[in-house]
Amino acid sequence: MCSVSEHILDELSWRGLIAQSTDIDALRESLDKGPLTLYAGFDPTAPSLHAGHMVPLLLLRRFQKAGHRPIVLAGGATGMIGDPRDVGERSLHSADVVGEWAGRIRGQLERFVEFDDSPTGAIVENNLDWTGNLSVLDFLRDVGKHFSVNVMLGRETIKRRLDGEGISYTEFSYLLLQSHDYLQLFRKHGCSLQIGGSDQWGNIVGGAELIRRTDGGHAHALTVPLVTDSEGRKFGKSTGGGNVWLDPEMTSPYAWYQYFINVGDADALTYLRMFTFLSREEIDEITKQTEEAPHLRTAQKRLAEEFTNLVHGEQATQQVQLASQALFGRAELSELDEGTLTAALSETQTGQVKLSDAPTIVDLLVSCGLADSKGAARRTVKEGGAYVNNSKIADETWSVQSENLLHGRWLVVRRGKRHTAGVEVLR
RNA sequence: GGCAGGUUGCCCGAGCGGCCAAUGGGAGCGGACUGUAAAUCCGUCGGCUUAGCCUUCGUAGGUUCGAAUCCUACACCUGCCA
Repeated sequence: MCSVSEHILDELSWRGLIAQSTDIDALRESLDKGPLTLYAGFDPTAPSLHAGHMVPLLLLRRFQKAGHRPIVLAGGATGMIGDPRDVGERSLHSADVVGEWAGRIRGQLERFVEFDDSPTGAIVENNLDWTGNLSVLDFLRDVGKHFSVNVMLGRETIKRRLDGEGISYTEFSYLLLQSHDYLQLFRKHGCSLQIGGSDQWGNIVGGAELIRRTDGGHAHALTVPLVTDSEGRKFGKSTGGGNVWLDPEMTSPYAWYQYFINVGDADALTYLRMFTFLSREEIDEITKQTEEAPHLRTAQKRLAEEFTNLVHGEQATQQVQLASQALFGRAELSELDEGTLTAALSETQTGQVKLSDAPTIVDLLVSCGLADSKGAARRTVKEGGAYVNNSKIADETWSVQSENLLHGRWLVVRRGKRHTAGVEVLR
């Protein structure tokens, strides 16, 4: 760990975790006065959080370690409305769906902060608790009255939406709901700092402003940069195009690990600072090694290990590391003992075929999910990207023979350089 | 409620009666190079029992030998007016 004496704000600064802040000196003063209560909200827009959510979530944990009290907020109410985004109006999900997602997300949030009776023990909230029964009239009079539409229209996202396809009153109101959350938490828990992604800046400041107007209180805002890769693409899109999810059912620990071991050099060091708790000294050392011997991929390996550890635990991390070594290592697959091979393959996607069906390479690729359709599988073979047990298969009529089987039942199927899966062959 | 414009494949966007499974760009995928990196170059990019067939251009009908392209109704979006 880094030296205890380093101020949390200085740490966040070298980690590249500060995008914008209201009066930073005032915040520093407040933090120095003792435990400060802060919060970050997470809307249930899907059944799981994804890798990008980890930045603010881990930030809460960093503050907790530095002696402050975090509140994790599941957006059961705000998730019903939808934060406006540039691409256009969201489609609403039913209350049941949002409720279920909020519950799942809440469970994930709870894993990254510590709960105890101390002044820094974490708190979990769901904004549906104070928004669900709020009457429209109360809302419009007590909250709405403090917001100027003129100012709201000046916000970047709103302007873009007005220039484009427009925006519903529902989404336009989102700012008021989130601002109201901040006010509620300020009153209930004395929460005086809200953190979030830089796209949340307007919403956070809106809340601080509301607190000042209604209660004359002083509240802070702090945002973290939106995580993108070195190309400026939004972070967390897996190679398959979808998100990298925390839920192991949606993104397996193996896939999670593989995603991070594959990030570019330029991103690995940045991610190491943002997604791990490694000290500045350790990261400096890794940086040095990466510069001297980039082909060793020290940064990527460490990042994948640390981050998988954090999200999926040590045991899962060891398993996926062993699996990765077995499947990407230099060793001949036939030299792996049955236990190692079975363990390695069970971390990946797997499929089943029957030997009596005389499955072809195309069938294998489809059965384990490495190809979405037979057409895609044939294309892969034609492109020279199909492998069985590390041997390239260029003939799409190639079919499984019993002597191909490893330990009498396994085939290691690969698509391209880095997509590996197991197929179990039943006799 | 009235008038005008729009709805195309993962996204953006051409097409405006046959040569359209549909130009182009982006993303994705595969190959070469390397380091399970970046950049670059090449290829690919609806499905199938693949010289053919099937389903796609908001939804449902219609005109036509033939429609993403024309007509009608409906839905949704945008703008202006009330």
